[in-house]
Amino acid sequence: MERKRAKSGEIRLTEVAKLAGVSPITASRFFRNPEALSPSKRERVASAAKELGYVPNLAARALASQRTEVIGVLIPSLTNNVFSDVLRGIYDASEGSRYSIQLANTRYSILQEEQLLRLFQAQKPAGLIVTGIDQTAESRAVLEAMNCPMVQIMEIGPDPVDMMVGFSHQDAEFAAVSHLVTQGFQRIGFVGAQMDPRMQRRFGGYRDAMKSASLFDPRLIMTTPVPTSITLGGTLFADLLSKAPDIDAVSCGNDDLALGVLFECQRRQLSVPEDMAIVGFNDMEFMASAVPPLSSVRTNRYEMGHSAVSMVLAAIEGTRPPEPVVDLGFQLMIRESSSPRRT
Amino acid sequence: MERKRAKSGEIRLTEVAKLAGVSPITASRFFRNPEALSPSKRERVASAAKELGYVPNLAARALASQRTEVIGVLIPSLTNNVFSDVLRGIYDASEGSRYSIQLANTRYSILQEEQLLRLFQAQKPAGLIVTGIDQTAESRAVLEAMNCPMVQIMEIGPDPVDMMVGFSHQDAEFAAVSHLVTQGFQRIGFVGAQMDPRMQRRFGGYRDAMKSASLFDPRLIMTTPVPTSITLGGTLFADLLSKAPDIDAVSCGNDDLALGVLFECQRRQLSVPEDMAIVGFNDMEFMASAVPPLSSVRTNRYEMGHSAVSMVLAAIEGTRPPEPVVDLGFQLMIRESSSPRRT
DNA sequence: CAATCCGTTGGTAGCGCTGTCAATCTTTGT
DNA sequence: ACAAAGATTGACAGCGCTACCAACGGATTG
Repeated sequence: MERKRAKSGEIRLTEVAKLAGVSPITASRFFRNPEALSPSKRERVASAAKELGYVPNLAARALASQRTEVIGVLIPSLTNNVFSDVLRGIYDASEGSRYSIQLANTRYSILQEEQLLRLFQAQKPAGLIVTGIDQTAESRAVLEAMNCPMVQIMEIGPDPVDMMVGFSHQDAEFAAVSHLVTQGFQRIGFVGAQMDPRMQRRFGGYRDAMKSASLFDPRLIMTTPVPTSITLGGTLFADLLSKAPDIDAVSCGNDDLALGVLFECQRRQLSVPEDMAIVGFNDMEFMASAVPPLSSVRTNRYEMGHSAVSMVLAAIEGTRPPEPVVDLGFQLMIRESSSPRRT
Repeated sequence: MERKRAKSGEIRLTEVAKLAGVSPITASRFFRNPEALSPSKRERVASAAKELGYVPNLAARALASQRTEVIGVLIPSLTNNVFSDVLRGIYDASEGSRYSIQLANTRYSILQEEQLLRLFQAQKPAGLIVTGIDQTAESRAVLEAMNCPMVQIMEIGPDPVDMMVGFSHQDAEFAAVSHLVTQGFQRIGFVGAQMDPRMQRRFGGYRDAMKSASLFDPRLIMTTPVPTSITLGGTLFADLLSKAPDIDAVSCGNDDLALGVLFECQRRQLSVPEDMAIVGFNDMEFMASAVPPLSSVRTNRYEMGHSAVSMVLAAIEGTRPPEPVVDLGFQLMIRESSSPRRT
């Protein structure tokens, strides 16, 4: 008879309120700020909700309150282990807060990023974490229009959209290569894959360090746009060796490549570091346990994710950091694979 | 004057409809099913939306339509590389569909899982993907009440909540250990970490294989609840060696542990496979490029994620698979690290 | 030529919750 | 004892969108 639409059949707040003998709005408050209720009502609503198995409808809540309790996170890859540490920090920091994480994967595509950003825009997240500082003009416009706290992570640079947590990839790689120079190596190769903006800046650090030591030679460089992997490290190193057989050290754009280089050395009976020094980037867990232990640049990935979320949460509460850009720095981890050259 | 609440200031569908000269409902249809409009109106709504920069309000849509376009995914870890392949499959399969992925991380905690499931319940996802088959009774009750297509991944077993895609960890490990037995190894150790249900079932496969070859000896086993890592593989192997110095092979619960064992062998000048055979589990990318190449059990992780999403999408459209449980199997990848024993 | 069908369009009435303000009941200070 | 301040509670009116039905026009059919 009725032409009204079918109700969902789920328990609603009104039912809970009725059973508890309070008004719907009081029941609503119970779920958002229990302290505001008198103990007796609080008790009654709690037991009514439990008895009925009430689950709040987030869509209705979001529509009525004009906000959500979601923090959007945009990262370029789930396969690259670097991000799993960042994500761990992100999830750990969000733990205990009422915000939940909504993860989206751009696959290193700026178009994908634009699209996902628009999806986030439709969802009105309470905060946003995006990777890198190379958004398209379009993406940046969306970000600026979003009107929620936002942190760019992994890198630092001028002109943050809102806040930033990261470090200078260029400086870090510069330090790594300078270390090799100091150790007495001269023909230092560079191996890089997946030449995303951060890898490119690392390459910039390599180039600057080599140039300032007057050791730069384009034949020492081997890069590819192909996604990084341990196997690829071996392949690139083999290619590099045939192009420049006289190299005495390799600086790798990341640790996976470095491990691949180590394996390739083992395969060719090149001893590390006597015949070939190796330095990686990121200081993944396995670098210290490889044989020989591999030098690397430690980056504070977990902290990066953690503080990005902390900053967003604080900003939601109205507390802004003294400086919008936070530099987490890096540490050179010197191990056997880059021991001084014996002449 | 008015005590009405402030409007959000965003462009609404009504504004778009007005500019396009159509009714709101027609504009609404444009965004959900453009084919239903006549070409002229379609054009008008499209340009109006573009001109105003309209972004649909997903909360309002979800509330009115009683459904969302989100597929929830529950996995136990973002750090364990095994899941990054599964996730790649999941994201790839959802690409192009209008559904987006909402990822949640249980950190191997069944309590966390229950809580996240309740969060999903409040969000009314269109589909759900959960890891493993060991949900608590409580979680299972929530899952069954969710009334959306659902796939349990990573394992197979009787009594799926709805659908399943996976393989038998026990059979796979049984095959790996039987392979070592066939190769002539006798004192085969087992190294395991993070003893989650899947690791435990793999251990079960080891135990059965050893028993059926009459080689089982509890001293050959070294496990820990600590999260897995490459370094840990070395530590556990060292512990195992001191407990059972006569072992001639190790079956590792996963590939990270296997690589750690290889490094520890290199450190101790044990040659692989002459002094010590190694078999891993999962066949990660690096296994083939290690020196020597490491044997492993290939598991179809990407396919698992991919078909889980495909099955959910098909089920949303009303097409159910002929069998609710899909066994993706495994392949033994035999490499140099488990070459036959020379006597 | 009326009857029927299909494709397209619009009107109405919510979806389930919360912001806003007002009303009521306590507590506190003088 | 009385006013002022604070703590609780409730009524009302939407938030922006879509389900549901109805209506309209043109094409097709007997």
